Amino acid sequence: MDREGKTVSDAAESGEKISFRDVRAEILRRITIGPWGPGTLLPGEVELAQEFGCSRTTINRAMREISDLGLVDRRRKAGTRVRTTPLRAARFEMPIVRAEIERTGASYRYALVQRGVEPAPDWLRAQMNLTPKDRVLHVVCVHYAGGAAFQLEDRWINLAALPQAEAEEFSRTGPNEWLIATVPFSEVEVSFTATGADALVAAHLDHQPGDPVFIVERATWWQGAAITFVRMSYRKGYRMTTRY
Amino acid sequence: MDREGKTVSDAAESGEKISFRDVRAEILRRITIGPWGPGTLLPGEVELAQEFGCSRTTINRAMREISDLGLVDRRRKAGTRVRTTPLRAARFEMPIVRAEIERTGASYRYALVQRGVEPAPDWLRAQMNLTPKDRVLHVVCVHYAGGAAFQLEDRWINLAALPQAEAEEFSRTGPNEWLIATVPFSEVEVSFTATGADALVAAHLDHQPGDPVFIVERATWWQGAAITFVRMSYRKGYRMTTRY
DNA sequence: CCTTGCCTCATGTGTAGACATAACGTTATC
DNA sequence: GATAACGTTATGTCTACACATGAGGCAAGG
Repeated sequence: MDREGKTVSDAAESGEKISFRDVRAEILRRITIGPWGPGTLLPGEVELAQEFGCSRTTINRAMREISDLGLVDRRRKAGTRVRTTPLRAARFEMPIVRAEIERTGASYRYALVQRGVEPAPDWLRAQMNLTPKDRVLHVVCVHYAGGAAFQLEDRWINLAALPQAEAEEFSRTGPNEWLIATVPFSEVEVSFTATGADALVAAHLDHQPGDPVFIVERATWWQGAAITFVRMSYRKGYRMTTRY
Repeated sequence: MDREGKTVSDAAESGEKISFRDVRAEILRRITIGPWGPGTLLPGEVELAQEFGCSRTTINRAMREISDLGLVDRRRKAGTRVRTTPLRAARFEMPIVRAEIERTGASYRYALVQRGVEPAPDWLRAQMNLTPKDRVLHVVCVHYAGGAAFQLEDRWINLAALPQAEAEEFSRTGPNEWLIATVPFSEVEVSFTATGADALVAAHLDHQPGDPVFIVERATWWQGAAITFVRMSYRKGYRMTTRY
């Protein structure tokens, strides 16, 4: 956060305009080290605007961003209160695999492993909220980085919601890229976990069965209808990292 | 996203004020399904304000939020362009373990496993950018949910940056909560991965050595100085989930 | 032709003011 | 006394306007 090099008093002294950044930094300071510990009810926006010598709009923007960070709760009339359990939210950017691989300078290669239309298995019906008669397209493919397997993609596409998927071969590019270019989505659920490699994963990612594998699963909906569910297994040693 | 139940034309017809939500929804629609595919240069804010019949400020807020989502690039003079590879950013809320456990209704219990001041091992010196003479406090503890081990916390605190940590026992509450209440932080790096359980993890999380374990590592800095590094190992079957 | 420098324009951010909305707390009514 | 109505108040959002900032592009000069 605190990348802004000047303090509020600096800005005030020099007669410069107060930026919402200055306000944000100062309020963050007061919450983290200053007098506004967990549970504190902060002064109202009008009062703060007076104190900082800026308009309420500026205070509002600073407060809104701090609220977005998860450090305070804001309610009309009730005011702004510092959360007792600050839940710093981290942002994870999830690029498509191809971009992630090419960004590292490695060459990207794609290989289709399996493709077929199947009745949805029970766990998938539960996960995607499908009816028993819904058909799904099941695609398994591998993304390689510099010659070595990087990620195994195990994807299910709801043909009731996306019938045109049945005409796609996915022999040269992955369903990932096709989907991004083709369908919008309104809601996404992502989860991370670790499991032991099964036979499929072991075979394609060069693992021993049972080896720990980092898993990302993502379910996507559009206007209430399930579009696709994907389970991505990463090669050994993969780390997903973010800074904030 | 599309939770707003009315369209822009609805709002315009009824003579209601256009909300930045309406604008955001409509622009998202045009980007995902409408005519503004990847690479499109969007109209300027002034033009959009005219089209939507609202002020430029409202357009600006809508655009800023869409930009925060990672769907467009905005540059002064250059204008707003739809990204070719939309990198939808996901937000992960990371509450402290205690809150995470109690939220599920399970009872929380804490146990200290080990505590001592040690010279920093090489990998940690590299990770936290420490000098050879820096001393670190090493704390290992376990967080239980409803009687079963939930998370093993393996933490290192830089005593050069935080000497008062040496006086803490951490016998009743974890270093996690103490740190949150005590020190601010300016920068955080989080990473997720999967590894096989080592002896320590196996012993305290009821695993077999080599069992897949979901790992979260977090390094925290304050004004350039490393504060703490923590490696959290989760019990079998743990999933970290988020919707957006 | 290439470079340098200015002009212009799109976004970034600030101000003051107004009305909307939600919720707390009090008052009035049954 | 319980409940319903209402006024007060803090945040939410929109407007209109102004100036700042950064970058693309044109033009003058070498």
